[in-house]
Amino acid sequence: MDVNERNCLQSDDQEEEMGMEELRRGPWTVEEDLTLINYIALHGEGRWNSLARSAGLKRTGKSCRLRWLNYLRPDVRRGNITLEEQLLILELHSRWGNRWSKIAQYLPGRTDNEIKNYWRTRVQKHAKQLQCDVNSKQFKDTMRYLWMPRLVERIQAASGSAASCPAPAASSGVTSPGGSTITTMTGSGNHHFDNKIESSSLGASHGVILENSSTSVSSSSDSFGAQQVSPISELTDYYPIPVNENPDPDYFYTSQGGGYQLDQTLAGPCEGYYNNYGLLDFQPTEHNNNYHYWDGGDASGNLWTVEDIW
DNA sequence: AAGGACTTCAACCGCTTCCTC
DNA sequence: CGAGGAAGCGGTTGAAGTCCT
Repeated sequence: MDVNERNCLQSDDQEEEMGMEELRRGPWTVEEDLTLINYIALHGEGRWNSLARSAGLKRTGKSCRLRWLNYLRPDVRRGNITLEEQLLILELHSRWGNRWSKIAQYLPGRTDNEIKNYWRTRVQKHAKQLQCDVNSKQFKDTMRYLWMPRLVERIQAASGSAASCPAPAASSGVTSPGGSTITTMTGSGNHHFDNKIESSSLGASHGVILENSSTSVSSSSDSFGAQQVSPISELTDYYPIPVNENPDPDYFYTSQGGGYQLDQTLAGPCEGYYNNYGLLDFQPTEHNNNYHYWDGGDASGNLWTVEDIW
């Protein structure tokens, strides 16, 4: 079907159902975009069905809403997904699965549709290459113990190479006792992140408990740049929004004995842009680190070669 | 240069949830 | 409290662009 055909009217029954004579489908024209933008500028968004009618658009309310949210909104961010965003997507998806809109809340300017497309076109493709299901433990472990640390490394490398540039105060990393944390700046446009991820939640949310940093740092983890988990008191300092003010009921943390275990400790979605992004601590340890699982195996080499695609 | 294969992403569809009366 | 409409969400499709042979 060509574009013209695709732009043709909906089927008779649909028209009847909608009670409209003609409804356009397919790609939006510049004129339609302008009509929608101007109408929303004057009247605001919402009530999409009546909006579509009032604006004289021969589109469904759904279509108008989608066009506005995914494309026309002024704060929609376009362009490549940055390394930091990739890392965040992987982390959030490991936590929430295909909750695209929820994930999108943590990536300012990105739409759920964009993230969903990214996941399907990039991540699922890699799962296919590895001949494993995207929901399989193998693939999740690969993500968690190979790709995500690799992304962190690359982010570090990128920020290191940019170290000659004066860093804004907001970008200063947080150093936990006896170790460093990874704090990176996004280099993308004017958008900055101030979103921190505490890595122990990675394990906690998936039944893989990473050891407390005080016991876990080993020389074997050099390749990942062993990072220490920050004490909770410091972690909460990172978050622009206090945990107990987070509107999302999914967020909570638990204390266990002398240590701690964060389970859902992401800063809530901010209404503006984050000032700074990045804190992922990966702590390979001798007995719970799946890094060793891959180490030296045939799969390891293959998987490492996959890194370039990120 | 041509055309087939592959990739990307805007848009649609159907289902679910929320809101209003 | 239930019905109906609106809005939101996730899955899927297919056109357009790019890559490869």
